[in-house]
Amino acid sequence: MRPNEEVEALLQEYADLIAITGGDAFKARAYEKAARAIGGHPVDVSHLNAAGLREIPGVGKSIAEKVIEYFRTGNITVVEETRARIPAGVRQLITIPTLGPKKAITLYEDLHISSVGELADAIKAEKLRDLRGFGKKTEENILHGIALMQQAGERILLSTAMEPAEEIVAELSRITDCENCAYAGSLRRMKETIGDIDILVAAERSAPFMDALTELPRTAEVIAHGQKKTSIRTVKGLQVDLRVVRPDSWGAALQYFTGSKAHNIRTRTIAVHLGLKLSEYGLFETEGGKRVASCSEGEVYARLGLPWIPPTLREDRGEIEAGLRGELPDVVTEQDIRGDLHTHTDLTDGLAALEEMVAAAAERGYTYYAITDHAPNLYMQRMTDEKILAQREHVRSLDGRHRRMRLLHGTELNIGPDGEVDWPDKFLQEFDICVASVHSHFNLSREKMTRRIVRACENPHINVIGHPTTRLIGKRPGIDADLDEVFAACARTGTALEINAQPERLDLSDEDILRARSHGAKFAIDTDAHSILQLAYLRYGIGTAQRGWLTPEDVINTWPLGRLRRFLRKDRVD
DNA sequence: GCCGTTTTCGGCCCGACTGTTTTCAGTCG
Repeated sequence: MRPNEEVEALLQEYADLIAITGGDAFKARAYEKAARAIGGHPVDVSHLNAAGLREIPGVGKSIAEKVIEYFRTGNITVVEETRARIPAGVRQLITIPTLGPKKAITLYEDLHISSVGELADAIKAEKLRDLRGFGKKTEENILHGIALMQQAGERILLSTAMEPAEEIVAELSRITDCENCAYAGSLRRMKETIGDIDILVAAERSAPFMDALTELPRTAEVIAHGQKKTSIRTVKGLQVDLRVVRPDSWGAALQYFTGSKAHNIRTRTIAVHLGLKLSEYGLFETEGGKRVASCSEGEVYARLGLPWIPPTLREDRGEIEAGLRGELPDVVTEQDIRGDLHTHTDLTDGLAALEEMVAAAAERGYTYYAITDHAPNLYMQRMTDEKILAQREHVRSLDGRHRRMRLLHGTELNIGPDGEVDWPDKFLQEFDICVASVHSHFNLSREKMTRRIVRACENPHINVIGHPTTRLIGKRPGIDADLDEVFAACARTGTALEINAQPERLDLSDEDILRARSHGAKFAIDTDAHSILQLAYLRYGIGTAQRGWLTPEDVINTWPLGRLRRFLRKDRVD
């Protein structure tokens, strides 16, 4: 974990604890704000002194001192003291949707509940009914929230697994005689949630790698330590399985451990029909056991009569058949993306200033970049006509500063319950691009919700439907709408569907993308970045798009600017 | 706790929705 993220987690924890203990709400918010700012700060805060820290917005004397204390001693005294008063399980309670700090402290003080499990038991024993502020509906909501969390199960977000996985791969790759090292499993397939991390090494001797894994600083517990497989649990509770194979088995092993299980069943069945046997050690002739392929994945697939299949497609969703016919899609890659079409600045809830975001975008080599801050109806962002017009002037003045990159000025509109948006047509037509998203009224009837989004599509100024289902993975299900009708409306009206790359959204999801694509809809893979670092979330959007079988042709922000601009005009004749 | 200044205090993102309550507290975006 980056030092910045360690501090972010610690300050956020302290903010939660302040809220739970009934401390000053503004103080809690100050810590939250500082946590976010430090987490999104591009400079490593462990290298900063007090003056440097205080240049970060939201960080003052007190928080700067705490950060310094953390890097000097490994912890922050006041946080430790507060932890001693409030068990970690109580803080866990506020991760349940609809349950906040006030209810959590009531549960702890009145019923001594300090874990999600105890809470579920107490509800079943009807112990909550007597508490002030709790009722039948509260019980139902909490149980529903717990169920949602458990549905995501022990699985964690893709991004949460990616970081330790890449670090471990880098660490093991440094060991002498490491011929190859990669993560496999659902992580390599870029599934939206990950159960555990599978790491594969190709080397003649396994012991140095097995030992290295058990000795990593992030290793908290060794679950198994053997010749072929070692499993550990990280300090964050994440299980990592390491397998070391001989270099000549690399391809077969990587194929095997990447999965999915359903995909592997298909490849093994094909092997059987060819008189072959496929295992993690190689592809062998059934008669006599001669090895016919194993060094690379490509070799293994080729011997099965298949092209190499991108890991993101390996779900047995037709990739085998397509491969056999030679019709695998040429899936979109990060290099195909010419620009980000949904990003924020500190004019609303972003962390970085316009110039900083633009410079970071140019650094990524984009040829265009859209700034789309929130519109007025998201009241807490306090957008006004004056502010957005001033921003437009600023954007225009910056356009051209980075030679190869053009700037688009846009906004993220709010789709109201009837499909209306923040500004009238006359105002909207002056934007280069309008993203429109649902941010409220999540519980309309299916009919109303469908009509609402279809109406937004029919708005001649709305170009992209942002995070179309508004789901939050493990926290909130998507809205109830007839998605087929929505997707058809998008295709009909020339409105793109967003693939929002925020790791907790990944919205549309891979399966929704497959459905939308069959309607002929187009897509925009956007980061919705609220900081410079979040521009790098693009990779998760790309992975999801690949899992939805998208090619560059399907994705409007792979197109050259001229073609993109024609798309953004819809069929208007202003 | 931070910040800005109408510069050392007083405001801080504001409003809607929900469920419990009987006038409002808690949660969320």
